[in-house]
Amino acid sequence: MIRKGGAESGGGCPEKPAKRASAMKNLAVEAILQATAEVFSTRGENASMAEIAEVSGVARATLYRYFPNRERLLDSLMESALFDLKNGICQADIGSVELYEVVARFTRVLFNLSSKYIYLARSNIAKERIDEFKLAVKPVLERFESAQQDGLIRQDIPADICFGFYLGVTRSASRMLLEGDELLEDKVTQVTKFVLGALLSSSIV
Amino acid sequence: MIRKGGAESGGGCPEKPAKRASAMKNLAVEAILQATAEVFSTRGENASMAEIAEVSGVARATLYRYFPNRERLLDSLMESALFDLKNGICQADIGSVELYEVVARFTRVLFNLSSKYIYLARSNIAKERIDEFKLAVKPVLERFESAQQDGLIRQDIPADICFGFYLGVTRSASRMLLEGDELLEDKVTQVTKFVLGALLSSSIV
Amino acid sequence: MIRKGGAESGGGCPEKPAKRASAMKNLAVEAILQATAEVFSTRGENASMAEIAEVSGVARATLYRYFPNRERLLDSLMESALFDLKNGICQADIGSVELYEVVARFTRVLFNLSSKYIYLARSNIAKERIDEFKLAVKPVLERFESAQQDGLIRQDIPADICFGFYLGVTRSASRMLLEGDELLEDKVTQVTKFVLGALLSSSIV
Amino acid sequence: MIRKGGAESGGGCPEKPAKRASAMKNLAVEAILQATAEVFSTRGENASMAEIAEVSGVARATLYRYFPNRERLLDSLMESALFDLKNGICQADIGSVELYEVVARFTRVLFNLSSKYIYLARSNIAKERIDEFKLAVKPVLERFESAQQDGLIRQDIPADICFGFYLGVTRSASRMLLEGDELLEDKVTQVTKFVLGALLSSSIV
DNA sequence: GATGAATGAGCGTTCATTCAT
DNA sequence: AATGAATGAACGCTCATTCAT
Repeated sequence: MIRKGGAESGGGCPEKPAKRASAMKNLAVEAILQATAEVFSTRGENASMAEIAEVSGVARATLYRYFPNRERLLDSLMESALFDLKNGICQADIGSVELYEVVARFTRVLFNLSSKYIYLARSNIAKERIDEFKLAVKPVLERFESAQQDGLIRQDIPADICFGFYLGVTRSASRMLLEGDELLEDKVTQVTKFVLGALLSSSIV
Repeated sequence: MIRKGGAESGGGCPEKPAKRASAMKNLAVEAILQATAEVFSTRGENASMAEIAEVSGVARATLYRYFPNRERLLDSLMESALFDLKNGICQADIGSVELYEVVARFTRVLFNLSSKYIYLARSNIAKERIDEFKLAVKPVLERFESAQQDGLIRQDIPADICFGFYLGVTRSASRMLLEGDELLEDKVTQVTKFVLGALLSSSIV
Repeated sequence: MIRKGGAESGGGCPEKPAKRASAMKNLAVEAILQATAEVFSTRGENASMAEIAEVSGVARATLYRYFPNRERLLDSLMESALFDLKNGICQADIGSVELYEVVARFTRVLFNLSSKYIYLARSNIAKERIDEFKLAVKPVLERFESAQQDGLIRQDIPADICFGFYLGVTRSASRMLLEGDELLEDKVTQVTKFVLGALLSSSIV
Repeated sequence: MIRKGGAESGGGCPEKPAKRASAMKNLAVEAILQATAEVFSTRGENASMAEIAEVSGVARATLYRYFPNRERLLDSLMESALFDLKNGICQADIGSVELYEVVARFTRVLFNLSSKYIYLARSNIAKERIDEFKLAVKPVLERFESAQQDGLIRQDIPADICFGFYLGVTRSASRMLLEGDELLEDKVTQVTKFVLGALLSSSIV
């Protein structure tokens, strides 16, 4: 494992600048998206535009200057979450660290998405976006798969199922973080240990 | 282990008759609740009363003969889910089997709630109901705690956190069941193995 | 001119019963349409649904029980006006009376449409409906054309142009009727004399 | 008929300079009004300020530098139309030509108002402006009345009614001009012949 | 008891209008 | 002087809820 890119952290994340250009086009947009994610994570996805506007600190009509309609706002939020996710994974340099660190870093990425992750995890991702999600987490899933092929982790549960279970764990953990006042890193450790334990377990159990 | 309770089926589940009285007041009620759970699991929690009525096979106005308003319908669904959960746990005889079986049985109970469990797991449980939920799953959590105290499972993660993570796994698994065509028992096995692996893992990892 | 159908007056109006079935499906519908026509004739076509509802004597939401949206309400009004027009023309037995009577009767039909006619005349008829309108008034236009071919009326202005001018006269007259308190029959006579004068005038003028 | 006024072009039109002062205050104003008239004639009177601004070639906010609000813009358009009308009638020297020419010239004036006339004819003229309109067309109406008194035209229909009918004809004709590609002068001739025919017709018809 | 019809309240959206630059 | 950004008010429409049969 002689990769060094990790140091510059994401030197090989080509999609970053391009995407950022559109994502950071406007600070207000990002602020609204963040507010939306927070409202959704607390009041559920059927929160009204009025609530979003209020938390965003703008008038209801102003929302529509930035997003032509509710659907597009939601989709933009999803897009933003996916972008952050993709970017986070890329910067995490998943490919060049051992499995424990893979899980730790990916978990950290998800937690840093904060309420955006809750939205991502809770909402029924649109058909078009679901592939985008799968593509984004592919580096992690691939590590699961190769580890399984190499006999490093259990083989009695398909890697993608394990990954799905793992996501379930992160979801629960993310909720705990949002609701409680635990430290993010502590929760990362807990999740990582839990999941690694599950993965490393021999199938004898 | 000479338990006999199985015959009387939950003879030691004192809360059952009382609850049943209110929950089974009407067969139509149960049918509507089941329909509601199914609609919610597919179309999301903001499905309209019209959709619920249609799937229930009654007129929209008839819904209101059984549930004075939407909120009460949702609460009744939650109540029903909690009742089924409590009942299922009681019948599962969690207290008298080994840990692997505890997880397997509890997982099976959750899966058998089917769409009701998705609703239970997805919705932000109301403050009053949250204690009821905790009470219902207490037998399982207690097994986790005692196993931890006995040094049978890992001790580096609090038992309640482990239980929370476990619930996250079941949630993901439940979604897989609803969306795919896998066998329930296979999924039970996968979840159980995964979670047991996580629990049994020594903290050396 | 040996037609006899005139006596039974509209015995040969086959589209009547069929259309009526759908048009009279509901009395409320007809009442709403009438109210809509009246509101439009006074407050203009951009009157709000609230105004229409108020004049109709129903709640705003009730409008939507009968018409799924504003566009369909307007189209239904147009449809109703065209139906009444077609029916009126049919019953007027335009084909079997002399030209003076043709104009008189058609004018009367238009006036009896009252505010519906104002809507018909003022609104930009949708592309699909415009052919329907032309088809409805075809019997009258044909009388103009045949009269022109027979040399009974002036030939220096195309018949369809004359007919268009005639409609302009009726439109002005209809407004006068709605705004003033003149007798309908007096206005019919005025319009008929005016138009007949225009049509019969030799091109020497 | 040794008219001379033509040269000084409306020398006897006293209200012109005064009005011009306010109406020509700004060239942009006139451009916006013309654009407004065109938008209204095609998209209907409920065209949005955005559409008007776009066709006018200015930003939406700029409209408000010239017209404090929509109502005043509409009123200014009406004022402008009435001014053009008054001016056109004055220049047409209605008082000193024979009736045929009166109708021809007035018709021409209306057609030259083009889309402004459509707005004038279609909109429900405000109470205050209606008298102004009547005053503007008074020269023409007076010619109708005197011709009637002199027995030159039919007497069985009041002159003002005839004039109203005549306006209806011009309205239809104006629409034809806007929608088709006929020559303005041909349409003037058609209208004039039609109306003169109607007016000259003996009441024997 | 069950239902079609009616409605009040509220949502998403638009648009005329204002503000700050 | 001109404009992009912001917003209040209102509109079209939906939906939970009630009423009358």
